[in-house]
Amino acid sequence: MATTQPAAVDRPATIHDIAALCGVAASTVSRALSTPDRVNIRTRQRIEAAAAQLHYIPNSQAKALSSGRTGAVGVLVPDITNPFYFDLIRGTQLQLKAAGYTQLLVDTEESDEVEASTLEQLRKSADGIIVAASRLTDEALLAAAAKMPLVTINRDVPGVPAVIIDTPSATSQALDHLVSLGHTRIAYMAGPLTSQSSTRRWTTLSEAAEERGVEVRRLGPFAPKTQSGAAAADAAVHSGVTACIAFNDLIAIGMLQRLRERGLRVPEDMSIVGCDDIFGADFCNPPLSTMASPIEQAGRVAVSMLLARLNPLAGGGTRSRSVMPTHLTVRGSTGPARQAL
Amino acid sequence: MATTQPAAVDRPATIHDIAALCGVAASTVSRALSTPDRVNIRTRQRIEAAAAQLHYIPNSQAKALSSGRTGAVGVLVPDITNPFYFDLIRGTQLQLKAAGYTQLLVDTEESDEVEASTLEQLRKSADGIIVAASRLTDEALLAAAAKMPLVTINRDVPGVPAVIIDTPSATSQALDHLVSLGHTRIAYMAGPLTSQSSTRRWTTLSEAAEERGVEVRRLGPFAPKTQSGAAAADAAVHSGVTACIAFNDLIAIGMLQRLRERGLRVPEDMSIVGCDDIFGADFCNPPLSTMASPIEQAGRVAVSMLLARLNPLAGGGTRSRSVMPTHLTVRGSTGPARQAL
DNA sequence: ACGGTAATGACAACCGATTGCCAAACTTTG
DNA sequence: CAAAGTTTGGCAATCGGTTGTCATTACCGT
Repeated sequence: MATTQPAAVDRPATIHDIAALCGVAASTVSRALSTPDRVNIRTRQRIEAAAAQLHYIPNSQAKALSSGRTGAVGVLVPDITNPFYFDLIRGTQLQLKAAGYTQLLVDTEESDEVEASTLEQLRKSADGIIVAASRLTDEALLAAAAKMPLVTINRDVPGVPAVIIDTPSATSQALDHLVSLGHTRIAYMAGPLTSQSSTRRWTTLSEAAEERGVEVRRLGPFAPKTQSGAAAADAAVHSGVTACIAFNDLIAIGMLQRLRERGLRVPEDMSIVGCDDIFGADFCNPPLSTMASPIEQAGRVAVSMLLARLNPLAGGGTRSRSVMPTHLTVRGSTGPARQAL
Repeated sequence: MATTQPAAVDRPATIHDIAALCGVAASTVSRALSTPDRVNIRTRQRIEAAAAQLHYIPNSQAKALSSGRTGAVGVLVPDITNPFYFDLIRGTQLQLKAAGYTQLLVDTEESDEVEASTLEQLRKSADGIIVAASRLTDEALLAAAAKMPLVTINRDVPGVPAVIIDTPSATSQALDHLVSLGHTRIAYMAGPLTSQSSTRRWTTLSEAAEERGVEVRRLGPFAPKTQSGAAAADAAVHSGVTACIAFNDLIAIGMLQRLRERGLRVPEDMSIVGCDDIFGADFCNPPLSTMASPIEQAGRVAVSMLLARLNPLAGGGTRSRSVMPTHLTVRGSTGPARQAL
């Protein structure tokens, strides 16, 4: 191969080019750019001028190799096409970019295996990881968190920093709302068995139901997709309930569609409550009553928590758990209970 | 700092560890793993066994630095929260993962500056780039494409490989549909001025309108968000048209909401056609007539085109332009024209 | 004016792989 | 059995930075 071409035209500039131009050593250039205080101000200015002139852009690969830090953070979501994650992703993206980090977004396809292998993969190519709605076991998450900085979203494992969206408390609100409308037979349309959110919500719900003396039965599990809504709707109708609390808005919206197909009216014949207040919840037909939360903010908070771990110097008590408030947003999909058959 | 710990417990294994364990040179390990043919089969098997035993995972940073290839592809979209891109992103992600590449997803925030700087940034950290709905000038895109492999989506610049979603032809279908319903005064609710899609669509539309002897006026521009739909709806009502073709579904859905607020009925008082058939178009109220296209497939094709350039060896004529078909999907938001005032 | 401390910048090792080159070992052939 | 050809695998340079070590210089107080 040809030797180093000093006059290479379009090759991106390196610190060596700058060093040659300024007549200093490459290490001096490195220091001038990363620890300006350790270099004479005049030298530094010459170097900065040369860097600008050569359009120098540091090679992140090389930087990562020698410093051990990649400047990237992995963000794992179970399903990119689920609108719930849009705002989350935007939140992480904005916060990461603001801090000079790159976001590596990966869709784990609702699979614990993909999630585990991605985690292993990212161990070297990212400084830290944010895992949303993990499908892994507590042990696996704990082990992963021991190997590298990791923050979960909507997954509470002792010892692993987490941002929790407090849907359980909103679930109680939803139940109260339905009870106040006269509903006494209510169904919870469960999400994936491996979803901790779904489990937590069901626990809260069944306890709350007992306190209030109403019947709540669990149906499902259903995949968190609109297509699953059809099966959910049929199951709900068959079970004889007058109101449903769905694991998330996708299922709820799917139910809305199916009920309409079957000629049932919402909310007259069946009330539906969703969860997440995703894109579409406000303009579906009827508009969906749902549990809303600051999702984008959850993403930002997760990033902040992670970065606090990566750069401990920047002070501030390192929170290891943050709970995002959730509230019920009532729209048109909930109404007074139909008279009992 | 401490010297290299030969007995470091939890440090990820390197090829040197493998080499030491097998009693060969590191380069042999490298060859055994990347060009197995160049190594004795027995040696290779020993190395593979050792690699498995040590849970060896190649360091992608180091690989990138020495080989010049990063194994990553940048995907730039103007707005992650726009559902249109969900399927696109999923398409690119799946195809990239299948080929062993990592996806670097970046939201350029509808800004040409962010887009340009991201492009420059990615020049070193990605092997190639896919740019969806670029806001850059033709010149800038051409220059970027000259520096590194790049494929655009929905942006036609001579000399730059592209995947084009053929909305113009669908626009004609939409116009025919509206004309057949008796509409003669129609509006096009334009998207961003820097969007080539919007411009192309308007050109096609105004020509088609002339052929058919109907009036189509251009309103806008409107930002591609549901919030802009309110302004769009008001403008449409004020202009006295009976039907609208919107730049995309977000605007169309926003219009639906606004018209409802103002007490106007769709489609009785106003017909609306959207574009993209995004998540939500089928369950809004009324369901939206829109121009649908295989978006996920567009993402896959873009990746295939890019990878064909990255690995020219894998044969196959390298297409530099691919057009995705689009068709009109009629739902409830279009109907017979209201009688002229 | 001199010893001492601080500031400065050059040298070189290093991060973990890839890869050109070459020598040793082995196989084939005359 | 030797010459020629083919594998095989080791050495060392390289990618583009970071960082520890150390020599040099400048500035300080006395």
